[in-house]
Amino acid sequence: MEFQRGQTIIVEGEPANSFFNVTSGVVKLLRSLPSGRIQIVGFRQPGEFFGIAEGEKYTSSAEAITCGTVCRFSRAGLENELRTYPELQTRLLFMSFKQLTASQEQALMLGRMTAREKVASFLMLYGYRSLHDHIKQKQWAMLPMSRAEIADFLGLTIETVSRTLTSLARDEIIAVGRKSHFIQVIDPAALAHATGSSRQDV
Amino acid sequence: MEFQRGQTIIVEGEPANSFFNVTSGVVKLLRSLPSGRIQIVGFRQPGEFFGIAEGEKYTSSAEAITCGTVCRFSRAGLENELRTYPELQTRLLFMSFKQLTASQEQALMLGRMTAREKVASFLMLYGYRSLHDHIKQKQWAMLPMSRAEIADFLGLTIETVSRTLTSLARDEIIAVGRKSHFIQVIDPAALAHATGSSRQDV
DNA sequence: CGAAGGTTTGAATATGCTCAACTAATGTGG
DNA sequence: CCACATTAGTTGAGCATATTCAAACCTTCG
Repeated sequence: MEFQRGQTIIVEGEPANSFFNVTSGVVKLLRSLPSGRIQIVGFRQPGEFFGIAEGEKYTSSAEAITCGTVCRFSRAGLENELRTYPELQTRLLFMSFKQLTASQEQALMLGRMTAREKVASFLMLYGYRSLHDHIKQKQWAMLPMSRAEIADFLGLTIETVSRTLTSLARDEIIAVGRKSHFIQVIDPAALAHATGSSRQDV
Repeated sequence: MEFQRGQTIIVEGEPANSFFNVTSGVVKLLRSLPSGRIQIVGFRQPGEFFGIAEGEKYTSSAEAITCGTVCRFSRAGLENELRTYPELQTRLLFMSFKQLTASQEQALMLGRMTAREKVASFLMLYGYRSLHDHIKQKQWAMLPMSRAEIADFLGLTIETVSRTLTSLARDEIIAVGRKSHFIQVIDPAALAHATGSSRQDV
């Protein structure tokens, strides 16, 4: 199943009939409030799954950040697969643990980090290797997500993300390309320090 | 394995040799920053597990909120159990999905809710049924966690949690007992409305 | 009773948000 | 290919929410 940038794949609250595995591209998972506020609760890259909930309804929506493809399983089909290939279940469990850890890491960021620490942490996660694999530049990393998506992931506003990136660039820790999706990490140690999570500081 | 209130069960960063299942009591999972800031990334009640990570080290610490007991499995022992009882793995996968959903719910709270919405959401989750099962009062719910723990779960300060509870009480949505761990929901509809997550408002 | 821990309340402050203007990049039709 | 519209991103000023620091309060426990 192919999708285009911005395309909605699943909608929060609808019957959870399918389960997806990303084969190419990047997908964002998000939850929203009636007032229109959005929180991105995770990104899914090739090899990662989404769309399974413990209940009968999806607990988050999924939208494509880049164009790409996903593999779609029906719920029943998946259960069948699991019965025939028990190692698949082990693999799924392992990936689920990984996603849980990532989600807890995000909770730490959201709850206890300053804007600068959040943005620095985000860049440590996504600012090095290009998620977009068909673009290969040595020094410059291509962030597939927009400023709005970074903001919705970090629990900030677009303006604060923009200001913080500018500030990190002014401090020569990173450089921002003319096309704003391109970012270069100039001083990795300083970036790690700016996250507030590295051990050797304080 | 028994534990007392406040007792540390596992420590973030140490080798992940064991896996735990809560049999009684309540446990908090937390991550911390070098600067001393704490974020609680989940609570674990009877029947729920913790302590498994995708890597070799624990990614969060665990501390007892109440006295209680946990069942401890060695990593190898668990792998054995899984091989002999495949349904156990299915059950574990299911619970893992549930924890992931809860963590994503928390991300929404942390990233996009106001202090009042956070506290109201917290009370919707934990303010009705007493987690402490040996205390049974009809109207009053007993919150096992302190103001500090609520604050560390919601990404707020103790003062803000306290002020917000006082405010909700002033609005006659809840009542706070003289023993501050006791809370009564007076107006459930108003509480739901105060979360900002209910559909019929806006 | 006095000490200790947890909680509440108050006043001033700071961090990030809102609103608004401006700039840069992208796309469209003539 | 250029003028113009459109969208995404940046920058600025003032403001609001939650924090910090400080003091008071209340329960519990020795």
